[in-house]
Amino acid sequence: MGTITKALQMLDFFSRARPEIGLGEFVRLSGRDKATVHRHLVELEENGFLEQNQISRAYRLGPALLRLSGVREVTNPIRGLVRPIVTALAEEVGELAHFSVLQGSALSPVCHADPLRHGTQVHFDEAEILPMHATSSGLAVLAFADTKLRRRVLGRPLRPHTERTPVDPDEISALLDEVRRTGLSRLDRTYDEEVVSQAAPIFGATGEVIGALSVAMPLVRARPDHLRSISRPLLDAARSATRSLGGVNPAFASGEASETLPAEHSA
Amino acid sequence: MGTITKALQMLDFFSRARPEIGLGEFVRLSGRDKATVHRHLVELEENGFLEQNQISRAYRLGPALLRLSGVREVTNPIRGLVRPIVTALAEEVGELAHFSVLQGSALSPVCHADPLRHGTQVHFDEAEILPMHATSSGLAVLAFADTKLRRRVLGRPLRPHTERTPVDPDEISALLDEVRRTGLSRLDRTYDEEVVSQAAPIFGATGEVIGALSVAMPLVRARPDHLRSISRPLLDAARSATRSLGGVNPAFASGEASETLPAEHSA
DNA sequence: GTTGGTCGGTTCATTATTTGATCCGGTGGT
DNA sequence: ACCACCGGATCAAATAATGAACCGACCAAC
Repeated sequence: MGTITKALQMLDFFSRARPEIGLGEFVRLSGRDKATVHRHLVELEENGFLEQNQISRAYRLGPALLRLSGVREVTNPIRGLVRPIVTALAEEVGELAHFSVLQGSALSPVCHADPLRHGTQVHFDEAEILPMHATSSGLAVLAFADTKLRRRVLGRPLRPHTERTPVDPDEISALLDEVRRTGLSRLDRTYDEEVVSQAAPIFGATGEVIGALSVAMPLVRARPDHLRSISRPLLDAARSATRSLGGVNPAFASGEASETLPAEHSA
Repeated sequence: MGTITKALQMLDFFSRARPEIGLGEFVRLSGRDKATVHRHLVELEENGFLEQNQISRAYRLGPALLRLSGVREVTNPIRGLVRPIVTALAEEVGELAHFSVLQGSALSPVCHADPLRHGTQVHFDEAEILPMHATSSGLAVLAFADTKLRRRVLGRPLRPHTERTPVDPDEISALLDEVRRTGLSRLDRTYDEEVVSQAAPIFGATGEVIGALSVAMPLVRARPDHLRSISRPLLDAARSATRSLGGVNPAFASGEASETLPAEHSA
């Protein structure tokens, strides 16, 4: 692993629950030597990717991220375009919705919205990178990804996040066939013990899959009719998102298969 | 210079005007070897800081920046708090306003607003890192920074951006005294040939300076009375921003000096 | 169709940088 | 006074970065 990657991985330890991290904690989290970690942190800080709390000496994410994300949004405004769609979807179905984009062999959250209409909510942390095989968004993307990516993801041993996480490549391939047939992926407690979710793929300008739109809810609310009532708004929102981003749905979605909603198969 | 810094600097070549950059252009811009640059780009891409246009093979800023800036805004919502103040200030004075924060020995833009009320506008690119010595924001920060930072900035040879850019440390020190007296910095064509600007410092929780709020306008509109009419709203907005961010103005601003607006001294 | 320029990307021996055990001095809590 | 932890510095050993040369693909001109 290159030095650059090691340094950049330091940034992934931050989350809503962990907004500031000290040197010692970085060492514990990364398992690397203190001197190494310290040098990496200093270099990240010199470039504005981290900044130090002057009193506690702990590090937090730096201003360069704001600057660069601003540039990206100006030239390629994914978040700005998708956020209203995500918010509207969340309002319509009354559950947490989120949009994530493909990043390497995983998914990177872009935005989410929770209407907070119930006593229990799904915990969603935008800092967390989502695995492909254990999330409905991941399967929605994987189903329409090119074979190279699919092989790359399924070729490695897959980590079970819960007892129900699919880790057998053949089992996943079967799920992917289903997703391709219906245009929608549904998973039940495969990433979080208490969460059921469904997702639909989003496509780019050349018909390649670039991410997924997803709705997640606590297990206690996952009654079949409630799940079914969400599929149609989710698919509509996904098509709208693809259109907003200047993308085109590939052949499958031109009318036929996507009209047939999936039958229940677990939950 | 460490490998990490070299790689991260690749990201700084992006701007509104240059949203996608190919390998060859990176080589030209950075002056480094092609193989080296390519490896750095690949590693940045693997971590989501860049992504590649699948057809042109050019690189653009990646999704990880959205994810991380989102985390920063949730835990430390500078942009969200300051944006309304910047927008309101720009509306009130009818000119471009922007807020930038201290990053190392320079300033990193956080947000800007332009009411677009005139035929000519100041060009402002959020991707550009602003130098301390040539911008009104920079002098506003420098005037209230600790001596270590001041020495670091003034100790190096300073690049003249225009004929009028102050590059002599003694000359700058005199300007800083003026800024401390008035709580406001004013500069005339020191960064851009056609732009006049003024700025006020913003402070953090321990009274340390963290950034500056600034208003800039084209030279043709920089009449003394127009400039004067902007100073009061700018100072008010700056105080409001410091308060919103949970900061405290250090001694100077408690009433006396800041009430006296600066006399014209050039323009 | 051949040529010459450009593009992104790869190779591999040489070299320079990163690495980590260890030490240091300061600070805050007990 | 003590301990634990912090950020920071040192230096030989190990590892990773480097860059000249190379490759195939593409494009436009002749």
